[in-house]
Amino acid sequence: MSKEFATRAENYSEWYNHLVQKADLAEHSAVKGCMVIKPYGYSIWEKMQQALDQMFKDTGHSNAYFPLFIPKSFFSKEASHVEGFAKECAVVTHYRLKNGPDGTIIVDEDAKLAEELIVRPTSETIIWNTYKGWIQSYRDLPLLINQWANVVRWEMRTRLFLRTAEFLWQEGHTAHATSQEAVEETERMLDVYADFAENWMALPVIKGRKTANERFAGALDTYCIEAMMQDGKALQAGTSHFLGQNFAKAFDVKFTTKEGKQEFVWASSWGVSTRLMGALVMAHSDDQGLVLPPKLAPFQVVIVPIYKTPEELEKINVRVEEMRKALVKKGIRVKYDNRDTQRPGWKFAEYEFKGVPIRIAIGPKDMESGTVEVSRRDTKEKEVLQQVDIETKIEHLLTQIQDNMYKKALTFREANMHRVDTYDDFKKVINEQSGFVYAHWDGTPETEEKIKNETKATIRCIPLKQNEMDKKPGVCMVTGKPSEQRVIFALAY
RNA sequence: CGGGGUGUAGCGUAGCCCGGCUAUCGCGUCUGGUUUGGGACCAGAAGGUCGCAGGUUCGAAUCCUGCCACCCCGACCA
Repeated sequence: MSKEFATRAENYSEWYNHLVQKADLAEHSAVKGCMVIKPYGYSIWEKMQQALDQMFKDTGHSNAYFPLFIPKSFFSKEASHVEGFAKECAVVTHYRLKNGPDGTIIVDEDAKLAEELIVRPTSETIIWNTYKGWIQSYRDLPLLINQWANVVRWEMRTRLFLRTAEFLWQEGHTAHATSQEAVEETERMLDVYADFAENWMALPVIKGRKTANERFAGALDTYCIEAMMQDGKALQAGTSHFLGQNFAKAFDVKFTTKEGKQEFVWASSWGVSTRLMGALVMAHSDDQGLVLPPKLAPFQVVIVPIYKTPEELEKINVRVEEMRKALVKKGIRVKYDNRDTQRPGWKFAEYEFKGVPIRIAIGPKDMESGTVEVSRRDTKEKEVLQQVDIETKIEHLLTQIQDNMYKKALTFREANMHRVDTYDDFKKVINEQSGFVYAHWDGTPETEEKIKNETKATIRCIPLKQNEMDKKPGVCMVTGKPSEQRVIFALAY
């Protein structure tokens, strides 16, 4: 299976593409730019959804669902919003087909829509149009809604999970009485995303604010979490926007305050998408295939029997069933693969490729000695353990693997962060080493643009938290003008 | 959307420049048997609109035109 497989060093993007397809995460569909998410990949996404959904509920949000189609007129109500998305919108213009003269099916020109519909690239407009009817008083606030949905952005160049014409995501849309509350919500959800990335995906992230150039269309302020992939490039893993009163004004959403005054409400929106799947792959996987963090692995443990005769298998089946029950009781997701159609070595390779965190092998020798062979995917280490109380040891090991994957990714990121003070050094580091570069910048879009044009590197974020050294004021590496703090530059996905 | 590349069985490919018998090989699949502690072996079999549509030709996987998809590089973006 992994025979014609490119290594990361040989060709990183080829490695990624093959991995995604051969590990059964996703494949290209018959529709250009759109992917099919396969059952194994989808079950990882479901794990992500479950964890995130619970976190949203725990912070007071409720799920709802809004239409896939947005009237064109809604879209144009917020000027910068429409400007940001106009170039990548799919538009529905007709509602009927008919038989053409040569027997083919054609669009019925008589069935033109009175108002064209945009397939949502994001739902701010339809949601704020709806919120107008839901919000009258300060008693209706805050309004904390999330929706799980698909969206369409007509991308020129697509890559499985990282950028497809249609993708799955969640989008939170909240309404508040005060600016401060809306900002707090924006920051709270950024924290939720960072928590999820670090504790579930084992992916260290840097929280920060976007520059004006990189800001969401229609937002006053965009926050993000940025992660480093194994090729040193940055991937935005989640965003959270403070929308101010922009959408409230565009859709005339006012509320009556305690004092009886009419005021526009304040808003936030925030989202993560199936792009996280790409981040998961590119952050942890190796040249032997996927490496999944235990908390998101569809199954955390696979048990493979080794036997010669049906009698031996029968005995192993009985022993494994006890073990499986004990593991399940601990909440561990277990797969017992006693198919007779594949040999053990084949199964070992297969599950390694699919990133299953722990493999347990059990054969006649183990049956005699009361042991099992336990192998972990992240380090490839094998050890022989006693069967007694195996569930506790596995539980412990899963925690260790989760922890180790995070630390490994963190160590990698630390090793690929650079601090530079001159533009020459900057160019050199971006070209030769990649990674994140901390540098001083004068705060102007013009300088950022110049750096982008000359080096392809963009400002990924202005970090929220920094050590003393990076927080110190300095001078811009390009213009020599004053800079308050260092910002993070990188090549990005 | 611009530049470059690729497209032959489920996967990976030979053949294409220089048109010519039944389109090559490996993996996988199926059948039978032997096997089973790291991707087993032997024997047999099935599987093809050569990306699609036109054209040139006695004859096209091969030459020409158009289109489609994917990959890489740009512009754009989560």
